[in-house]
Amino acid sequence: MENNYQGDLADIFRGSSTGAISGGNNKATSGESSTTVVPVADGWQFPSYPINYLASGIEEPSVQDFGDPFSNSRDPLFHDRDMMSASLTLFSSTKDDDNNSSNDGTSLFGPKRRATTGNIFSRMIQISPTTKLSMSPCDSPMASCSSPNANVIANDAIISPNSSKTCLVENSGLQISSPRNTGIKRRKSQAKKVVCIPAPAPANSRQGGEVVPSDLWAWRKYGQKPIKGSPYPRGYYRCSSSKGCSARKQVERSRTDPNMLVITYTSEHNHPWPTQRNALAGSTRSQPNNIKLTSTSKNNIIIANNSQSQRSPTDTSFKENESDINDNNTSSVNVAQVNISTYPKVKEEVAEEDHHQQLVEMSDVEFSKYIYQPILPDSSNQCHDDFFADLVELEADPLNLLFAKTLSGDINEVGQKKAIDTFSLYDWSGNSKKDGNTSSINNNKGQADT
DNA sequence: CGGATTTGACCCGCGC
DNA sequence: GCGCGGGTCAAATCCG
Repeated sequence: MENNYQGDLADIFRGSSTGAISGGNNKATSGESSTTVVPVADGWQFPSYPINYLASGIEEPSVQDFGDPFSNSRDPLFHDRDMMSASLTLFSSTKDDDNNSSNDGTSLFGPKRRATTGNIFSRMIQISPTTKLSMSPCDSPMASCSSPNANVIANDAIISPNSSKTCLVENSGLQISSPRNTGIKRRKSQAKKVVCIPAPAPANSRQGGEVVPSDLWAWRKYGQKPIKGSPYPRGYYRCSSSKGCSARKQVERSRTDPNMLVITYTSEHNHPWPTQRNALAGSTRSQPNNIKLTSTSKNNIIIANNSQSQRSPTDTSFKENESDINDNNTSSVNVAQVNISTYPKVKEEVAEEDHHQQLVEMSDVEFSKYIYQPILPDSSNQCHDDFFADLVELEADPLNLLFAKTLSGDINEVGQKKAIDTFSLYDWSGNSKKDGNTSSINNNKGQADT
């Protein structure tokens, strides 16, 4: 697993070179990624918040960030831009470029942290309520990520590298309000953000329920339903960090790839994300302290940003990526691909560069930078500047942390020091309940009130 | 005992 | 208008 982990990171980068980033059509290929199974990320988990700052040297997120739906400090998965920064620092240029990135967007990833405040998901999955995508094999609105090799998360879609496995995440348009409390309609025009992640190994939960990776927010499960067409039930969670917070998330396993979890976030947190670990309290008591990923899928993760978000139902290949990427004005798809399975290969490539020889001794962040470099699209790749801009956003996104975490884990595997683990990044805080029941106030109370 | 989860019932949107 | 499917509620249950 260790090596695998490393591979994850490296692969991620590599994947990007072959993926959308390079302008190649996503459909790609990649096919079957190799496969050696990579028990991915043993102990992988959503990072707990504070972490990466130190490593990245990034300033902490301010509370004021919260408030911006999805884009800012909403869901740890989506909000933690700083964390992302940290992680994305990896993605940023290989030079000490915090200052380097030119605002003109010419730098690899564009101005760091300057791009739109939104995170990739904010653009990623602003699903149009009217969009009905039926793409096999994923018919579920929740999107089944079948990708053994990669999953593309785009505004409207999650796409596996295999063209045949393209999965679109339909924006079914859920509306969040409870049918019973307001006149707001459900199921319409609700922006959703979908995240596809490797599924942690089943925990010994009371009911053998889904193990949901914890994030910075406290979630309380309020329902579970079997989903038609899927052998896996969908769990419904609401934010318990703050009373009245309407944030919701749905968690289900991909019907096509049980090793992948599809997490759909709806609504937004109306409060700053918890900054302390104990704020995680109430996440889920079924959650083990250290969730191990057992996914054997090829963990390529592609994060696509389709700013235009409307994709033809027939357009499953993203083949327009290339052209779009070249188009400065309307890049319709910005993709970052994370290929977790091909690390070794990447490593080789990296080794070709001088500084890469030092990878072993570098910090993970540095390591990441170097690793990434080889695949960085250069002018020849014709990658759209926006693409990088989006990546920048990624770094701000908590979700990125997720990736970052995986990455860092890889790095650690390589023997790098754990620079990022300042706050037990890898600790899923199984202690969340104990530490922090402070956040539990809401739901029960709400129910009690009724 | 407090708090979280489970789970059947209820409600609503949507398609036919 | 009806039925289906999905989302939420809330009592019961479980767990630490």
